[in-house]
Amino acid sequence: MKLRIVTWNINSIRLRAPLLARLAELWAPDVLCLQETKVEDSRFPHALAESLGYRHRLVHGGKAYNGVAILSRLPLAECERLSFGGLADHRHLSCRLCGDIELHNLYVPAGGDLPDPEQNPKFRHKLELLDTFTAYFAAREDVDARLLLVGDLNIAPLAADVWNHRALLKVVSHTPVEVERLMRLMQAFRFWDTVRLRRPPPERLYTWWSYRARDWARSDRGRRLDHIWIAPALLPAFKDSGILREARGWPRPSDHVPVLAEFEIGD
DNA sequence: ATGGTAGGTATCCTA
Repeated sequence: MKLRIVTWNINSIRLRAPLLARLAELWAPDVLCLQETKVEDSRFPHALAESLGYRHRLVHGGKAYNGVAILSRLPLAECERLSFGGLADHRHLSCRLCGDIELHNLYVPAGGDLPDPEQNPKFRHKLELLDTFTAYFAAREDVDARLLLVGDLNIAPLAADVWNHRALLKVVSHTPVEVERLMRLMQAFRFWDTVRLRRPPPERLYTWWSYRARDWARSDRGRRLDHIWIAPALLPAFKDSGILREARGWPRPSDHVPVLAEFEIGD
């Protein structure tokens, strides 16, 4: 069977309900991982998700900030809401699907403006959460596990992941210290970056464009902050990936666009 | 070099 998985920082699921429907129709993901749902669990729009065919849901949100969710057409098992000592509060979900596929949906803190962990607690939090995940995956001995790590990681690792590499070296999201931390996380389980498997550098690819640009498409000053990573064991099943750039031009858009990966899963 | 917009919430925080 084909498995289509999408990650999207939706920036308020309640405000973006019509766009969620549009995405469901256009890309028909089997599993939809959302970040920045910005809604308490008790007020999550379950009826909307149900109406789009997502009968299986795992939600973890709080008032106003952060919040993650997994909407699925397939049953989810071993659902967990890990907090890692408060570092990942309302920022992480994991579950198992299609038998042995283990999915992690992660929302890494943006990290504030100043790229200095001593002076900026938000940046420190960002680095600490990345290190916590690195330790978590590095400690695992089941190196053949079929892991998927998706989400808004709030870091653009490659020079081709930002509109101007040199200009962004001092801008949080593309500083060498963050990129190095992200690479360490990637190496902890030998993850592969699915989007770059299909479209390697130097092609420029972005998944986020600031709301502050006068014309996001014309200036095209984007960054690739949203990722779908797979463990080596999932590499043979990987078929395709993509970025739904046009979603940035939808009415009242999120500043992030959906990212897709498709797999052929044996029965 | 600067400031620009958006969402949720409550008069400001985060992104």
